[in-house]
Amino acid sequence: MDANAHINPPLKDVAPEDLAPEPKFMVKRRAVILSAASAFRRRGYHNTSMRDIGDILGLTKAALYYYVKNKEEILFECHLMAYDAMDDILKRPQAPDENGLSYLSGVFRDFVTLLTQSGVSILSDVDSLGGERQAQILARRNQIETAVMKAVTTGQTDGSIRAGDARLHVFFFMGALNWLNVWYDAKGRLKGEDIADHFTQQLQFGISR
Amino acid sequence: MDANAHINPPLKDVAPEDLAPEPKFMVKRRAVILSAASAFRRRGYHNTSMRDIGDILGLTKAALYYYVKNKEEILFECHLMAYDAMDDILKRPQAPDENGLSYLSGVFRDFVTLLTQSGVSILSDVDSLGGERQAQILARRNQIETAVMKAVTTGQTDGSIRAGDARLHVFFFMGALNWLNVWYDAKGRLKGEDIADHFTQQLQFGISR
DNA sequence: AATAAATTTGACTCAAGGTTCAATTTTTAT
DNA sequence: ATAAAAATTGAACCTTGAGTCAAATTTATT
Repeated sequence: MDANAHINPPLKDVAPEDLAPEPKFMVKRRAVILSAASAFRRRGYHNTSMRDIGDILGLTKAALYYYVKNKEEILFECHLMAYDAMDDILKRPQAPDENGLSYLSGVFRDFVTLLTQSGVSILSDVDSLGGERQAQILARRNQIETAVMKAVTTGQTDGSIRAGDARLHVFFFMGALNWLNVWYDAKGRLKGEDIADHFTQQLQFGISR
Repeated sequence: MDANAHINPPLKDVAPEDLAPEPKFMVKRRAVILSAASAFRRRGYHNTSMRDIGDILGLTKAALYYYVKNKEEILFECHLMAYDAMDDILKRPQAPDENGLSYLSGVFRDFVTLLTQSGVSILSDVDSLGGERQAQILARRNQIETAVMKAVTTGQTDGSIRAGDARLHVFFFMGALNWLNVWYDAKGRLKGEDIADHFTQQLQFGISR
């Protein structure tokens, strides 16, 4: 029923004056999710055990269950975290004179920066989620794809983007994003900023007219 | 030791005259691999049980072990199959007057066609392979990336491809390829041929100068 | 038809890893 | 200092799915 009951931090007594949202619990919970996200990205969901996740933070796997209902919930939250961040990026204010291509470039650049600078990663293993959660995540992903596609058609209307099937335009450069997620190593020689520059340029040349 | 001993079809007696390689066994073995590849691509390696794989061919999971040593070997062969096909494509003869961009476009188009028309799929789960096999697959992948990068630098030398970090050029459009593998549905409205056309064009615009 | 080889199966074993929980340690509040 | 709440743990439990194997069935051979 109330699948999210446990995310409420255990409060001794609901002191009405102290409305500052009790951070301790949530902060550590978020740390658990982020550690897991990083491990999932590198080794994959099923190749990462609860033990592995705990080890990163110096915890026993049993301790994780104080912050999280089960492993699947961690995966779910990883997905949510990524899509929340992407939603925020899509809210970028569009200058009235800005054309579709320019807006799209900015969004894409921010996507790349998100994946290289923050610990957030796009996970592709949506099949390991059970029915309800899986549906929710697929809906979110679809919503993002739709927003990006809309930006493309806008650009096609204002003449800044080449004609052609918008979905194919989008899938092409969104693929670059997902793949980036797989090979990018924060400690490697390629710096996030450079990748963002290069990718944004390649996106522009690829679809501008 | 001889990890591949079992792929030799059980021959009653090595009749020296009959050199036509006994197909029966190998044909069905290949069918097992391909069925698994398709399931792995859609649901992921760990979300696909031996039972699932057997079901596709109307077999019991126990029967699969007649054709294959273990599940990991299936994954390994899936990877090999994809990389073998990609190696073949890279062997494409290069007309003496053909520039780097043109060669690369042809290769890329064939890659797209491979993924949409044949049952072959690029699997990304290389972490589920044990040490030796994993190393082998990573080497193969690296070898292909190197070949594609070489094509890019050739194109940069002959003036057909924009300057810039060759690795970034490559990762961008190879991402499209890997992502294609995730979303493409043979029964969907997008036809493989159209995707190949569009993607090849987007590749060209993206990196030509 | 009889026999041998090839193929398939049902029933079982086994290990890995996710999950639970009562008990313990650490932190916070009085 | 003491008590209550929060955080963590070790040891068990349990489910899932990979892998084994002797026996049964199907296919090829003489």
